[in-house]
Amino acid sequence: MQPNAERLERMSGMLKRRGVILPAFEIHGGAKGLYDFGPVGGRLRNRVNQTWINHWLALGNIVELSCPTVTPYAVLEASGHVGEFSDFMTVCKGCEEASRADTLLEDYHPNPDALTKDELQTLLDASNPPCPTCDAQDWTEITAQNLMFNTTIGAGSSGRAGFLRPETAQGMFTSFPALLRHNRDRLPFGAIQVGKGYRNEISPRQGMIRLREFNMAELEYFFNPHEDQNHDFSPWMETKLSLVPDGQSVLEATIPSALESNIIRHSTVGYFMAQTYDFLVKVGIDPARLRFRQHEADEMAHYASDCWDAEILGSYGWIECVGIAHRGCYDLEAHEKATGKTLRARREFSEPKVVEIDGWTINGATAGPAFRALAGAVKHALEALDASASFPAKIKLTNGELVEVLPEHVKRVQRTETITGEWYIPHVVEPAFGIDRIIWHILDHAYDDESKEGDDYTVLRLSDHVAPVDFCVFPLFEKDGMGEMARQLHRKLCARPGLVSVYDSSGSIGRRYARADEIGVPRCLTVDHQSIEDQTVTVRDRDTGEQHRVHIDELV
RNA sequence: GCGGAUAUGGUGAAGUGGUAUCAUAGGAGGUUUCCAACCUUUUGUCGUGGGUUCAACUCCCGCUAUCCGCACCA
Repeated sequence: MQPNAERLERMSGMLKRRGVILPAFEIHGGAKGLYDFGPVGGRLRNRVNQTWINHWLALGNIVELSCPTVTPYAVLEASGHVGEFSDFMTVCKGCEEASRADTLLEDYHPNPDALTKDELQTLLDASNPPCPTCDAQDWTEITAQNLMFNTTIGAGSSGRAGFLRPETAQGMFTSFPALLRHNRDRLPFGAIQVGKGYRNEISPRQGMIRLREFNMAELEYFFNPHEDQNHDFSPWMETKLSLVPDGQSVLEATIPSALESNIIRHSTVGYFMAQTYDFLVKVGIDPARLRFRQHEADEMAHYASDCWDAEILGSYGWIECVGIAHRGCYDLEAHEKATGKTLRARREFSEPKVVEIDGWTINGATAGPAFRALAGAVKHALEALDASASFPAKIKLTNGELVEVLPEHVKRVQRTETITGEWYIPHVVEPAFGIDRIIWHILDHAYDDESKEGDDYTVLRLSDHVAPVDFCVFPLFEKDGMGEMARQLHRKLCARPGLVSVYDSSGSIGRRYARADEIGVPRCLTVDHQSIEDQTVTVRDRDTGEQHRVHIDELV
């Protein structure tokens, strides 16, 4: 543990010194749980994000969204976050002491913890309990406090309550009608979003691991639960992953075999586990320090029916960096209920269903005047009866009222309906990536300060996909035209979209290689005397130190 | 939120009731034909706010941040 802690200190120092990751707002004293990606880290973060986006767009049925971080209260109330993430507070106007509303109302309700904000407010207004501190009975309006950042959308009395989003997912669920239309009503499809999320953590810890503002990248994959997804697992037939099934010890298995033995319960979850494995390895996570752990039933989030975390082993132990959750129809159904809007897709049956309808309904001309306001409820009750019913009869309505229905109020209904399909709520599998945690582990796995025969020498062995700088350009000496030629080459490289080059002419050549290695530049280009003669430069590889000459036209 | 430790140039450290030392890094110049070489020169520091004192980086108190447990959270 001790050498590990020292390595962690050296690494954090380097990350700060070289502008990869720094405490935010440090000149003002800093702020807990908030970090800057500096001049090097900014590029790294961008490349991880872009690699992530490209990884999913390659599937062919994925679109990218960007939704607001400021989110109205109602959205997160519908999703369950207000209930799950918040405590409801009210402040005594007598002594300014804040109390939890559900605690105050324990004497007035069997389970106030389960109430919504509005229900608590109603109950608080009705019961008006005394303040436990000063016995006053005068409370402010209930506000939600806790893990989500509260904000007000708009000014003054016209402002609406809102939050900074705790996850990007809800915007993708609320955009479902637009997504479905874009995909011309055909499932499956996915939506991805990369962006910031916010959680007002009580106690952020462990550097980048628990942040108050963090980068997340989420994919919502919508599919028809009645249909086999037929995922192509052929690329992963031989790839063994470390799996930790619910409450059991670790085992090595391929995804297809784990699906076969029902350790992974759903093929779409398994498919995204495999894709997630590929992504993490692509950006430089060591497969030997990667495992997938299944959530036990009691730790499952409120929306999930099965969940696997990708955990990565680093300086802080095994840390969950990706959650792959089967959310079922939870979210779309929740937003449907809250809004009354339809968030469904249509599926046609392979054979139309022919349904014999044989029962009763009201005769509007007579039942309408007879039952007036109750006519709708009577119709509903009658249609639930089967064909054998006879009239007159006493019918119980849903509101408990008993009405007498006479033969002239009713009509027989006998017809045949052909039903060609139905509307259903799509199911969702959600791989959710904590980008900051992944970046931390990319750095952790890439950081090597024990090479070069025991001497302290630091190399960041980053994957080419995410290295923040592609090339360093060095003149061997800044004279005889070498400096000028190197500068020109540097500018040419920088002019290429997406390419980053750094020019460095100070110090010995060895020192400059060392500086480049420290931030993980994969290749250094050195202009020497021969370059002036024949327009070639040496290309030096970060990991092997090997050099070969290349004509500059091949580079740009 | 509770308990413990810590805070000195960019980084890593030393030190004292009388405004600070070293290494390394950075800039400029020189030297050098490819892996942190060398020479000259230069920049830059006591987390923050109070208190005690003639004088506080040093002693005391608060705050902020960092690290480690516990709790919380996914």
